[in-house]
Amino acid sequence: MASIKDVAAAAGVSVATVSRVLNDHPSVSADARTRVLAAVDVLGYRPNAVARSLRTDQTHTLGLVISDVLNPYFAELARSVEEEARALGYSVIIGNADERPDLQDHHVRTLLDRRIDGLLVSPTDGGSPLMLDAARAGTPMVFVDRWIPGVDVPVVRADGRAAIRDLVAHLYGLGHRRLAIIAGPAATTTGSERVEAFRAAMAEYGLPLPDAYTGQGDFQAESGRRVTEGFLDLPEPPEVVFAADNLMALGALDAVRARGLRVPDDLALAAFDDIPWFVHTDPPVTVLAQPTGELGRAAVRALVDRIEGRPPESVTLAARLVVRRSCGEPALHEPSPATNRSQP
Amino acid sequence: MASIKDVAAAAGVSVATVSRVLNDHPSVSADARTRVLAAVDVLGYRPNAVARSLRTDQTHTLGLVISDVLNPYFAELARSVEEEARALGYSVIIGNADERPDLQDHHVRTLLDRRIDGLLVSPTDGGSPLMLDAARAGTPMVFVDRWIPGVDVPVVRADGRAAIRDLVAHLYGLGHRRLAIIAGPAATTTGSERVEAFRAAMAEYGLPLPDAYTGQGDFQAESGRRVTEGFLDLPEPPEVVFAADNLMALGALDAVRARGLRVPDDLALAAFDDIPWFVHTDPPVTVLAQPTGELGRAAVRALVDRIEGRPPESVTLAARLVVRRSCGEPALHEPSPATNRSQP
DNA sequence: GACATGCATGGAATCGATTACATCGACGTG
DNA sequence: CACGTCGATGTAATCGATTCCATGCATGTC
Repeated sequence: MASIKDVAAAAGVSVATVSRVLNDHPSVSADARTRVLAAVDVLGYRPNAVARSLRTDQTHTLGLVISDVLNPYFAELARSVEEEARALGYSVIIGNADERPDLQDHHVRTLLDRRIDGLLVSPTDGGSPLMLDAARAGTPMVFVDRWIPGVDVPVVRADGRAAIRDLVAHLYGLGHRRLAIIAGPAATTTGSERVEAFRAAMAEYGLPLPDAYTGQGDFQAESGRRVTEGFLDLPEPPEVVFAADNLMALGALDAVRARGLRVPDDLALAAFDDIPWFVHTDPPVTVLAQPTGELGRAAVRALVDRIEGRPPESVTLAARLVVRRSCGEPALHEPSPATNRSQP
Repeated sequence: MASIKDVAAAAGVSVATVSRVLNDHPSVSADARTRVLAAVDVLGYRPNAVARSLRTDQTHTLGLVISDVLNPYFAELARSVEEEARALGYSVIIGNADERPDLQDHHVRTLLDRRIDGLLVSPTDGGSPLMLDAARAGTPMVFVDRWIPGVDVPVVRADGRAAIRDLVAHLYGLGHRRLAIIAGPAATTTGSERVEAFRAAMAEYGLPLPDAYTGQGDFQAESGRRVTEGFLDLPEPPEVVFAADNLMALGALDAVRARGLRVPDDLALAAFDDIPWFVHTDPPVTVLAQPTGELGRAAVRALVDRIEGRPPESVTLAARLVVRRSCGEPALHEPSPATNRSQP
């Protein structure tokens, strides 16, 4: 592969001049510029990003460590992140943690070794020493979706509290009183927060959330299945299950179907995260939708601000309730922006 | 960030010795090794992968350019690729082309600039000059899922012909005679091959595939919707629609639902690619499932063989028919490995 | 005891870029 | 006409690693 030396030789100039042409340095004669560009063209020369990065100490690359690519929510997040980063002149390297702290660490380490300019993380756990050290050492970092409390890193996320209150109001309005939740890992903020918000909203209606009705999942479909089976085995099963992410909702759907039961007649279902498939499930699933694309874009902007020396901003956007048919009330048709909040 | 020089100074040795310790070179005294490792530990030193790559001309990184991350099929492919690559000591940088040739080129260019060791591509088109040049110039490359005919690059893919024959047999057995297809872009092999195989299989049953029954899609949901609407507007609409990928099937489902019609009563549906959601759509969708994970792993193995100087092998795996309820015959329960092939 | 052998180690070149500094010629000004 | 200024260019240092080569020392052999 041709190097800058080959170009210099072909154009009859020094490597410095070639570099100047390539970086639009002003003081290069028109003649030299022409000859260099011609040589670049003839040789099919492309600058070696590795060498350039070593010298400039910038890679123009962001790392993105997500919890699970197979989760359509994170796939969409990844897509929007890459899109915005590209618009700002950065590339993105994605690390998929599969909800495993060890894999998350592996990717963080690899990304740091590559000297990425900044890191976008959706932590799968309370924070490994590695990540905390990196943050403390000054690696530009932004948390997205999930975060780690007590760490001085900007957070870009959706606040589900209001939407969860809307959901509980909706369920209460439909006559449901026994509500259960399939929670995510307690170590994740989205895992614990959603339970808390759910419990608080239920309290507003004088409803308890017994331990038997809070199942522990791990954001994967299998755990949704397992927890739902547990619910169905109870002497008095819940009337509604709220899954804290879309994959656990899928698992819940599996469990209900496997018993020959029906949603919502035997068990109603609602989920966090909206994805295109939920419109076509049997029945269509009532969800709390996050502004996923906007989340990804805002996270990239915050991170690039930080990298380029501007003060980064934490951003919190609102999730919103999208009523479909899985909780009992038939929605007339899509889209249904039903978000009527009624206090008790 | 500490460099190898800092480690050398802290350990009281030269950088050469530090490098030897780090690379398990045999001739290093136990004493020196201990001191170096201690210094590494104290300083929290991590080798700079950028510098290492520049010197060794290896990045231990593979590029993967896929057509669309939002497509669960490709998300799963990406995941299995990363998994196998990690097992073999490589990292993966994913480029998402969103089915756009210009984006594909952007990512190929960026990956080559980074001097990745090899490239895994699922081309969105007939092949840009950039990619063809790279292949000709000797960049280790392997095509996965889709490929470009006439280019000397190993291909790892699923052969859908047999499964498509099974599908047509299944449809014929259910009494369907008017079969339509939503094809992918003709520039992609998976786009054109699936149509050809479908046409050929129908011919075995003496069924024609009129132009009016071959819709042109682009592997995105919206095109599936548009084409399906066209089918439904025909004086004599088809009885079955076969979508060449899962997203177009989703679009078809949308179109049917929007008209207040039902699958399979008003229009039966089958799709290429199996994804977990298809079990829970209304109705569950009959599909041709690819061994996606195995595809990704085989592609990585072929590419790494090529990179490390072993002869790479093209691999073709079989897709298989998974019968569910979207074509009319109720499957008893999952899993249903119904693959009975009956010749006419 | 002289010399070959081999291990441990350090010095320095190298990868491919960027960039500070030096140089040189042309030009404008007093 | 002498000198300062400025634009264009080249030389060389530098980034952080790897690795060739030379050196020094200990050991073994005759």
